[in-house]
Amino acid sequence: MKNDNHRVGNFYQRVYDIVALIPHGKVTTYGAIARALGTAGSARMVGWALMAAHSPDINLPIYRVVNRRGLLTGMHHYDYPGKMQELLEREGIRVRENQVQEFEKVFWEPS
DNA sequence: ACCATGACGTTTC
DNA sequence: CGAAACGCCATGG
Repeated sequence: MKNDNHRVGNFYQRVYDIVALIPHGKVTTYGAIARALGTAGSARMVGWALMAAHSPDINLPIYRVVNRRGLLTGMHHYDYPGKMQELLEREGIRVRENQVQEFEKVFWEPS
């Protein structure tokens, strides 16, 4: 049975759930989410799941998810480059050169 | 089942 | 934190 509740398939759903829990004005990293999922080494899968989350039915603050350095690595996957930065700055997050400033302060861990 | 890809991370230089 | 290499795990062909 695939409903092991902690295996493939639910991976996407788990990522969506955590992303939806990100507070306003805060950001998190792929590694942090992966760790919360129990698969610390699958940080890449987190990004993969976010890319799959482009479905219009899923409204998640994906822009609040950046890489470990605070770089907006996913901005290229939006309608246009800068969209992600725009959304982040709108929440009070300062972004400079595609990088989140004071990343440690706005960082939120899904623990 | 094997190989290639990917919005990453850690280690090493 | 510059760049490069390895690891990592899930998805698709």
